[in-house]
Amino acid sequence: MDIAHRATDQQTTAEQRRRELLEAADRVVLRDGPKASMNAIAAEAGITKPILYRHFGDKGGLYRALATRHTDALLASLRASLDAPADRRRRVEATLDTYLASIEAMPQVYRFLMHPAEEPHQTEQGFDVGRHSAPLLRRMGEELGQVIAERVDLGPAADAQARIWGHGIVGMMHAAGDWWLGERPCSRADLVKSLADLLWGRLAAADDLPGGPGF
Amino acid sequence: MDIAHRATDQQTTAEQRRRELLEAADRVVLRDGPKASMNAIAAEAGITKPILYRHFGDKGGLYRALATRHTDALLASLRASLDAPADRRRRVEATLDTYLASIEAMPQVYRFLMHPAEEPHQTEQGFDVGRHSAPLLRRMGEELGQVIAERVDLGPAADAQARIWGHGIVGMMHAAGDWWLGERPCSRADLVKSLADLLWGRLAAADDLPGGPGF
DNA sequence: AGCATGACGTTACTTGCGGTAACAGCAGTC
DNA sequence: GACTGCTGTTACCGCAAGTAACGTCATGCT
Repeated sequence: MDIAHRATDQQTTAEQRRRELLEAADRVVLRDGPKASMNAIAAEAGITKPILYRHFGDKGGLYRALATRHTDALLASLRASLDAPADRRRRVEATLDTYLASIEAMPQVYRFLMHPAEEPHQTEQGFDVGRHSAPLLRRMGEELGQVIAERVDLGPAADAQARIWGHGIVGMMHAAGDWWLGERPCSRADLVKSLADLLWGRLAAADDLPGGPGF
Repeated sequence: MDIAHRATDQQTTAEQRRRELLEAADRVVLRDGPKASMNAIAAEAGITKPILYRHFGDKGGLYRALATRHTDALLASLRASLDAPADRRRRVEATLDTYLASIEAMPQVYRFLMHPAEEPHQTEQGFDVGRHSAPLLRRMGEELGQVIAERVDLGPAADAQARIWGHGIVGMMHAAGDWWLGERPCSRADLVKSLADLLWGRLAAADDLPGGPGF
């Protein structure tokens, strides 16, 4: 066998093994939650711990690999909604609905993505400040900010504005979705409409109620 | 000594001891981050582990007590901004600024509040879905929703709408603030103004840029 | 006085997890 | 046949959460 062929063979088998391990890890994490142990994952994959560590370095590496897979999948479906041919309001509603439908359909995946394995990652004085959100939120915020910057005319300082709005809107969607998922106070469609209304300035347009200063 | 007096004495000394322990825990958590060990906290307080466990049950109990203190303090200052005598836009900006100034001034406290100690808390199928946000976010969302419901005229279904908006606005503030704290892409005042603009419907009002469908 | 209660405090232990040697089998290569 | 490099194992270390068992000292009851 040619040395190049051998190298690629090894690489492909290694990648395939990695995929198998990731799928096993997925099953365990979705069953046991974020506190799934490396032993349990190894057992599910039919092997023992050191092999996991050879493939992923440490627990953070495994969890990052898992999270990346799911995050990519979710972002892809969000991009599809964001690129649908319709007016802005409809696209915003479609994107919100896609996100909410996803977390509703796979709450365990959602939980896992929002609870990243926090590596020590010490810097300077004790630990790093900032960077507390899940990577999924950051990526969604950045991508939405880019989309806004590309498509919406915001005048001067448009880029900064667009990024702020991207992260802000994503945070709004996330927090409202999280609360909704826990309490289910209304239908998904109601939630989508209310959030879109919020972005459409209905808060600013509403009148005060009598008795005291309005919010 | 009367038995009643004795009981109250014991109670007050116990409460005082508890406060001392909480202050020691605060110092350690703010120094070492959320991964502070019970041993370290006990050492800082000049005692040993079992006493901590007698007072707080488990690590989650200690962390919950700590978080409640800080959350109460932050909520109090937010309420002050929310109740200031000014028009709605100014109050919104003041509240955003108060929040951002707080997390900017005490990022370690902020980090701790957003990374609650996740108890096992197993329910039904493996683990509970929903409830992934920090309690601070939930409380802020609920309180803001209540304020909106009390003061803004939203017509029918106002209560549901107000709660959705409360959680959504809090999430927007949180995500944008978290990103801003990590990257510092602009001044605090700029961020406040951009977020208020977002809530005031400037996204809906903006024109499309040429070339492709607008967001 | 003598004794019981109960909080404060300790040392020493168990359990479980992340992570790491150190070693064994089994291709294919020179 | 020795060498390399992968797969896999067992057995261990370090460390943190949480607990058991014990000692001590002030207080109140009899």
